[in-house]
Amino acid sequence: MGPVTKTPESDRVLHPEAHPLMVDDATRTALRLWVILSRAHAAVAARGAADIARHGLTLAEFGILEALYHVGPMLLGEVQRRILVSSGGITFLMDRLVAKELVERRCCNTDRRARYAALTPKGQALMAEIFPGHAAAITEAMQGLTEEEQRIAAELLRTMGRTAAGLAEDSR
Amino acid sequence: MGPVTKTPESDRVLHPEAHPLMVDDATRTALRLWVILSRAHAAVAARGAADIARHGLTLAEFGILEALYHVGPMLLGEVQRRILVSSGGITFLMDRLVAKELVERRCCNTDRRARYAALTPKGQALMAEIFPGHAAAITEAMQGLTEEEQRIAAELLRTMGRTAAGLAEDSR
DNA sequence: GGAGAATATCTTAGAAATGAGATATACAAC
DNA sequence: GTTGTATATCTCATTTCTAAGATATTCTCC
Repeated sequence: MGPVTKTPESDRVLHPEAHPLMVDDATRTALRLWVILSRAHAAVAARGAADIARHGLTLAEFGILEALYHVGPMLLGEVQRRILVSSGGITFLMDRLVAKELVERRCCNTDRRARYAALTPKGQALMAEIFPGHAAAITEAMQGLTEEEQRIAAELLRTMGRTAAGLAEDSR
Repeated sequence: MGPVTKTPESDRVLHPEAHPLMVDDATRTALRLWVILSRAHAAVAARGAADIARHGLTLAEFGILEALYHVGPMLLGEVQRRILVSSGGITFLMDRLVAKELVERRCCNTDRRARYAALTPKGQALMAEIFPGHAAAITEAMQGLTEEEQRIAAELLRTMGRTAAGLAEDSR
């Protein structure tokens, strides 16, 4: 037989677009979902942040205000877990909201290490003013899906989130 | 008729848990999906970041490496739009990857303003080593859903993301 | 009731990212 | 060609956030 012109290794390196095709189907599906999930989240977050920025707030600050608005006074640790920031982050954000006179710290009678975060009257008034508009902005961003599709998506994502969060716990 | 004891305004303010029930059904569904989407994203991102941190990389750095690994050399602007960072951010991240000798900048012959980002051999080797493990970690994080459910979720989120991104464009 | 482990928040240094503007180049219309 | 506008990247000041450790308090178990 004559000499065989074999595809050199370097060719595979130079055409790595082919790479995703080399992983199995389950992995390809999962990675695709991860990319799409990231983009969808970023798009809605950008829309929400733009809305909130008009009132001089960041999404994280708004997250605290919203939690206090809907649940009432909460321990700082509870707020921290709810909006997913570090312990230093919650202190930083609280300091700023206190400086803006939207939130106040209250001491906890049963545990002197702990503190409550609570809306001031000014914070209450601000949320009453801007929450409906923000809710409308988020709702508008979701209008690509019907209400039924939104419920299906929520159910699937809730399951996914729980599984992923559980795995993260294990590795602690 | 006898006197009517009307619920005072202050009561509504003091029991704001009731507030979400005051918005219409479509808004409640959308807000619920937004919260669940955020948590699912955060959980998977945390899992991915933990995996990547073992190799001394951040998710954003890995995003650049992955793009170059799969697509080949790209203009910085393309990379920037793909991984969703600011123009300053892409310069910052590239500088660091260049310092680690994983990526290099190449000039563009047809446009002297532009530059390509490309993996170095060291970067290629690193990605070949760590990408499969990372893909497995993401896939594992998604295992709460069957492959079919993942496809359904991806389809829904793709539609949602497009709509939300389109709205963001409009307000530019 | 005392020692040690656990917990809640705060402090600090610095990492990560943004946004406005600077610079250089390209393109379009005249 | 020249002028004006758009584009690609970079610079720099600032904002946002984290991680590690400090401090104060509580809980557990003997």
